[in-house]
Amino acid sequence: MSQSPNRILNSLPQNIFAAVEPHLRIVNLPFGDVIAETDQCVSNVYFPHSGIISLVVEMEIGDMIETAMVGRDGVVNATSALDGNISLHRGLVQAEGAASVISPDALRKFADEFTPFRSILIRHEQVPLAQAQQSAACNASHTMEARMCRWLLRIRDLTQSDEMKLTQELLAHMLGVRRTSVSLVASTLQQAGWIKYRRGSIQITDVEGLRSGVCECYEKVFSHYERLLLTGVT
Amino acid sequence: MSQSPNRILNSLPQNIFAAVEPHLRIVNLPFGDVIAETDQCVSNVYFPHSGIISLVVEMEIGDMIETAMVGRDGVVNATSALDGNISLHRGLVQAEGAASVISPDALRKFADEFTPFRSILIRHEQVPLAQAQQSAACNASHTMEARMCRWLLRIRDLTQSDEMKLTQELLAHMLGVRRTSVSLVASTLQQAGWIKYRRGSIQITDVEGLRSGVCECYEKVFSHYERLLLTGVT
DNA sequence: CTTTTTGTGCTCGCTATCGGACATATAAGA
DNA sequence: TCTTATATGTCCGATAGCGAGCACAAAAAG
Repeated sequence: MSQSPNRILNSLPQNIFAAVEPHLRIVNLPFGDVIAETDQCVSNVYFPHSGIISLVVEMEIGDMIETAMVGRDGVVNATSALDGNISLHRGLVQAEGAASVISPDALRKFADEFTPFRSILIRHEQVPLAQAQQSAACNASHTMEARMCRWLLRIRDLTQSDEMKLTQELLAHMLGVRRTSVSLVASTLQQAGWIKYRRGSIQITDVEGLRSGVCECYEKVFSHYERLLLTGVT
Repeated sequence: MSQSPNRILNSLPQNIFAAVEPHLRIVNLPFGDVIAETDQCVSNVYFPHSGIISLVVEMEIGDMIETAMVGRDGVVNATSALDGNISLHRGLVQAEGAASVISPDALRKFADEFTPFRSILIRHEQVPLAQAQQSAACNASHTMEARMCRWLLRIRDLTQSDEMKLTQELLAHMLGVRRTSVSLVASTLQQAGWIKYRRGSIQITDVEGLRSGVCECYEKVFSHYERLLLTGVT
């Protein structure tokens, strides 16, 4: 049985979900929407059903560097909502989808009331931390090509789809590199037969190929993720 | 009045601190000690009194890239201890000092019992997240020189001292660059009169100089820090 | 005091990526 | 259908940082 497409909500004990559900509403996440802004008050907490939210940090030169991705296994803004209520990052809809939404006040109330709910929120907040840390390390030592492979594979994992909508320019901004570099690497990957791209979209044609080009960071983030998700609710 | 040199413990209401205190013990943090290891069980939660803990991610090539620093304003391993009990990073003593230590079990018990305690722990966990995110962005787009200035200034802020003990090799590992690059930049900074270094130690001689060479990330981390610290306990 | 270890200085060719500019192709709008 | 905006291809010189190696100096160890 499935309570919710979002895995966090879905893993809640029935009685807790029943209490929370009346306070949830379902919204669309259109591509490009900004659902959280750095240093701004958090107005909603999102439990994605589908699609991807990229957590990005904006730089003075105009880049918006991605530090983590959240899909239906995660939640956006939860701990900010639990204390402080100020978002640390911009939340950008990277792949369109839908989400269950709750207000920070309601979330706080339920988190205080139900220990298992609180517990699972705290655990999931470790996922973006693990991702941001790995990204910091990855950006410091791996090549653009490896990082781009990682990015493509991760999008694929979260959307369960081999096709993704994005421009090379956007990707360049998120990886913190020139568009020309993305263009170069993209054409290399395409020549290797790993991807195909058209104006505004990229299709993965050889997953194993991409896996052979990716750095250790892909696997590390994946395994942190698995471990944090699979552990039972306390 | 001061309950503890650690600012988190110090900000606790008297009755809560009184309850927690019997479970704290004070330990030394000798330079180079590893107080937490990636993917390992958390055996202790540390509330530093002095010194610095660097949170690092180990890479296959041997680098240990720093993603955040924690001093007497923070805590190490707290949320891992609250749920899951597995550390996401290595915790390395970067500047010697001392800390109050508590077991994960005891921490969990008090966090469940006292809402303000829980609240302050959750809030502080956002500090390493903010730092890791900024590091990810910084590593992706700023020069080594800017990053090195940032690193030196941050160490200075946390230790309240202009002199720090470290080798260029260690610094290279943490910034994810070659030692030769550190050597090069260090000599540039020295020629500019901003620092002086000897075998195994660096001394800051011109803070304003370093400030002029640092990137926006220094200020951003600082202000997140301030905001999260200054907000009163809920 | 001597030996060994370790931290730093320096060189050099090399590669990835920058930064800027311009041409072209494609999709979307009129 | 034609036009326009935008995404991509591509060229080029410049530069930051790599990677490897070796010499030297200062500690530390004996």
